[in-house]
Amino acid sequence: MAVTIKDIAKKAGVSITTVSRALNGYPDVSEETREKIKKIAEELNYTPNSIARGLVTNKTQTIGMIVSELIKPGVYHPFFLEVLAGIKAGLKKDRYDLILFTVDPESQDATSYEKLCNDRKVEGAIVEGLRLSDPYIEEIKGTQIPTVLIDIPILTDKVGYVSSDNVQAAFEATSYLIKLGHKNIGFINGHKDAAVSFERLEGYKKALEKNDIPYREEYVIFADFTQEGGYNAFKTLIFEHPEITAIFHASDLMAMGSYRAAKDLGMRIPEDISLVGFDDIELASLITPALTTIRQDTFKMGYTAAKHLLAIIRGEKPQHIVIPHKLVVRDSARKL
Amino acid sequence: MAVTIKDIAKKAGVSITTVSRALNGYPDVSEETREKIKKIAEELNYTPNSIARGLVTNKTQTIGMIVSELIKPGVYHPFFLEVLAGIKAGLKKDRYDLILFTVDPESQDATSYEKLCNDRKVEGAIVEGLRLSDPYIEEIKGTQIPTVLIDIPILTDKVGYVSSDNVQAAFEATSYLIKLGHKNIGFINGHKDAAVSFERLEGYKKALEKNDIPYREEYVIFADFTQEGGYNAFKTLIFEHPEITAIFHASDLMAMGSYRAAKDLGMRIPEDISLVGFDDIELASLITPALTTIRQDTFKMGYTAAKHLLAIIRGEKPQHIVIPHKLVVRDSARKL
DNA sequence: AAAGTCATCCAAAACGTTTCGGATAAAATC
DNA sequence: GATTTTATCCGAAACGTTTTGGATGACTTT
Repeated sequence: MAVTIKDIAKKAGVSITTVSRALNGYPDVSEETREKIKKIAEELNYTPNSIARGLVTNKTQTIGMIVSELIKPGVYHPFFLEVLAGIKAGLKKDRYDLILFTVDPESQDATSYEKLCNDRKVEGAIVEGLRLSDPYIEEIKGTQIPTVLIDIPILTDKVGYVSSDNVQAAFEATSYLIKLGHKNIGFINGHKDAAVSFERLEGYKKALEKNDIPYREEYVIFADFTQEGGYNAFKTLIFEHPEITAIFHASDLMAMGSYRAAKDLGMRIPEDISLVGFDDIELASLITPALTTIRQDTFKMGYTAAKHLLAIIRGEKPQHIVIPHKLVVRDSARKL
Repeated sequence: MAVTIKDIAKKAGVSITTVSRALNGYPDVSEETREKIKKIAEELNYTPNSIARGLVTNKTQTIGMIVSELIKPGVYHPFFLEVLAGIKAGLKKDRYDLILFTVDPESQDATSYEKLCNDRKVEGAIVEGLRLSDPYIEEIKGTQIPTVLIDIPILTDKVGYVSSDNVQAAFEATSYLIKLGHKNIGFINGHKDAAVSFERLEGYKKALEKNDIPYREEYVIFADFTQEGGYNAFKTLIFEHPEITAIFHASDLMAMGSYRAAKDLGMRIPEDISLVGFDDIELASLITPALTTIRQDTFKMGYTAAKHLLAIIRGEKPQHIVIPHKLVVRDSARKL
């Protein structure tokens, strides 16, 4: 059907070896024949069969992206899209393609991480959105497949990761509230199945400590990153600790829940309660009052993850790469 | 390196033919040897080399997803993620994998649609987010590659499409405003490079007509689906036609722009102006007042697109498949 | 003139499967 | 007992590349 190297060889009156070498830029073919071959290939509208090539070279020019629970009612990956765009951009120059795997932990037909990658012969994988309890995590710790994780700290001789400096970011957010005069600061955290939750908690604690504010465990609620979770956590926090004047959230989505809860309770933001989020999703700037939050450069996270993965594939040493964040001050927190 | 069919053959003392046929469920191998082979394959942790298989069968079990301008500052695909999740779900049973292509129209290295697909040997493709002026559109009209488009009406013997009934949806949204007593209804439409814009305009006109309200061209502004576009369009509309009491938007994002513009102008929603959107993005229910809008079942669109594509690959006839929508009434439009 | 160098080319093997067209022996049929 | 059928197996070709290890002849060097 499709035109092959053989057709070109016949038409050009040379061997298929020569065609292959001509097209791939090897030096041992004269400019004259190279030009001829190229011209014929062009005419015949030849495209190399990547499958055949892959079979012999054992390279596929594909990397896998593995993401868990792409969408789940109520939960969604606020910045999956940007990370994805970043990855695509990072892969572009090296002409790698991306094959997308979604895994859901509850699924029966759960294939192992290695099997998933080997089946499709991806040369490496980028992993995002796995819970710490996911069985893949353990597997990845021992894998020989080049892997880059996003927001999951694992570092071996084949796997690296990129993330924001969550400790520092949470530290800054909390410090900001403290600087505004708040002393009773709640923290609506993510679930305990995410590494970032612990890091952000650490940053929160650090900020309190540095300002001689005692850490109170009751002020911290582990929600689940969702809006609904934020909604409930807010109410609990406010009912049980009405002295709280500010709340830091481990995600903007949860902050949105707090907005709703505050409205239900007749509380005004920021007059009655100051809120700070984390992520800077699109929503954050659109809602009223606009949400003060930590912006993560998610495009860059994806881009960097891709670049780093290619480096690992080339044999470089995996690292932990930190992507800069930024506190974006808007209108949801006020001076006390 | 990896264990092959040959290793199994040797260990089982049979030919590679028999191993292949045993593993693939052919009838001409005794249950006894089949079991033995299966056991050995299991022991050796054999995974078939999909590349080698692909080379001989000329099937890759992959379909491509082609999306343009995945993210662009300010523009984003509000429901790309859900469509994607739907596609993944639709592909799951048939064990097809998804390879993601992003194209940007301005790019120099623009390969043709056919080349893109052929390079990777995808068996079919789902296309989303192309502008009508994109050169791919013309190419797709003539392609022999099984293709399903989302929201782009092209129907040939190899390409079908899925979409909402945009005419009807716009008709319903506009009729709803009319029923509330509005007569001077503006329409902030998308750009002219999208088929849905014309369909929604048609629905808008139909509703006016049916209710004997004259169509006024000045009431319609073609924005670009973005928030910024909505913001500007709202101001223009309100300045030039202060008699307008309601505005229908071709996207929620543009409605968000109107929210902002209204706020800037000191207008209250819905007291001073009634707004209706289109899409029902997450934001719509979170914002205050919650936005009345048309919900598209985007997950289902993706799911249906995938299923239909598989059908086309199997040889079935391409169709136009309509996905049901729904008017979601919230708080952004009031009775006059 | 012999030996070495260089530029240019090619035959054949290899990658790991699937599949076509038998081969073999046992069982069934006449 | 000869023939046909059936169940079970296998050798070899094929898919479209890349790559190895030369081969060939012309040109240089001694």
